[in-house]
Amino acid sequence: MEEVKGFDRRVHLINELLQGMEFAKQLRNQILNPTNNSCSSPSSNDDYNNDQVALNNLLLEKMLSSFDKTITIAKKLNIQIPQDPSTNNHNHNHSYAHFSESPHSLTISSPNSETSRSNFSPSKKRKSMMPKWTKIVQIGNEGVKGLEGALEDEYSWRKYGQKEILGARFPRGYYRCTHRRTKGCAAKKQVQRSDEDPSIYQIMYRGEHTCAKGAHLVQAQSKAQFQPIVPAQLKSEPQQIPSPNQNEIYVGLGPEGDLKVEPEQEPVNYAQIFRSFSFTSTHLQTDDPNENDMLSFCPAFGSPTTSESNYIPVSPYRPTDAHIGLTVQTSETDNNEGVSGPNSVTNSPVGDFEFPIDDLLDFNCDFPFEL
DNA sequence: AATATTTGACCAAC
DNA sequence: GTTGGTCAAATATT
Repeated sequence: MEEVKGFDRRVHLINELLQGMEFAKQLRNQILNPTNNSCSSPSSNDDYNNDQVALNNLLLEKMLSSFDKTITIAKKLNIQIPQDPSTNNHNHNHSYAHFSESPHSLTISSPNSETSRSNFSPSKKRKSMMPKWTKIVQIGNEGVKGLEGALEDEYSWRKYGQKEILGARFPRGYYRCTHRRTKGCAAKKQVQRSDEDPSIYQIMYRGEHTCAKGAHLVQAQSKAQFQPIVPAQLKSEPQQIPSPNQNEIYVGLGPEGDLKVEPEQEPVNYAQIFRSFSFTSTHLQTDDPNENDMLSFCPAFGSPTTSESNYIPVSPYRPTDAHIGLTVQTSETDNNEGVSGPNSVTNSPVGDFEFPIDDLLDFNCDFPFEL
């Protein structure tokens, strides 16, 4: 269950980064617009200044706390942290994150580091070099599309397996592109329903479609995509989940190396959704050895090219203001299908992936959270 | 008949 | 030995 833990930690890491960013934004607002946050007119200038300073200090403390937690999580993820982060000027020491062969071990190191390489072992049959991407879909209570609508995308998929996953209440469905035989399309996806919040589905994409996008048959596939997720005992109550209005988030390992969290439409309650996967943020703040059982999802991966038609129409490789961009792409060998589809991802070394950590931090600026 | 889904078995990776 | 991913025969659907 290492992968489960790893995914959970990454989600929590994102959470902490987002919190830190939010505190930073508050601090910025406080600095730029000090009077806005003053509850009432100060009785004196001294009191007013003291309040301002106290508030600023509080926000700073919160920021530091968030970043501290982030570092803690990063360490758990085997991310290599510079020995003394407080003295390390990352503006000059460009840091990189690696997803090394261990599918979910994110490593941050200097470009000269050989760490990620040294851990790389020749891929075996079931390891894939395909890009991985995960989409988190939350099924809401409104809308007219139906559950299958929430889970479908512009590609047609054929189910080829279903598996009970250890520690997960719901089985995992395995799909491959319908055009695998005719066009050699190697794209696959897995759909996993959340234990904690059954209205949340994690769709894990692997590999990119080499088939024509328009060739899909939406109707025939969409139902099947959902059904496998429903455990046998629930099939008798197909409306257990109300008609959906979905919220979707990408947590992905994308070709540009930025971890992407992509909301659909309105600001999604990221914290809530993340918690659905991470089982409250306190889990990772402790060193509780029993934390293994807190998540039932497998690692994040998926394909950026499989963004759904009901998504914000943005290039999956270029996060815009509409979504948080932090995607990390990983490459693994896949001899499995005998298909070496043209992968648009070419600039990553075999076995791991690098991206400037600075880019990772950039997404904060446009994060749609507003307190 | 063609295509899709289900599901137990198989197998590679730990 | 256990687990996750895939295969493939049986079955269901169109």
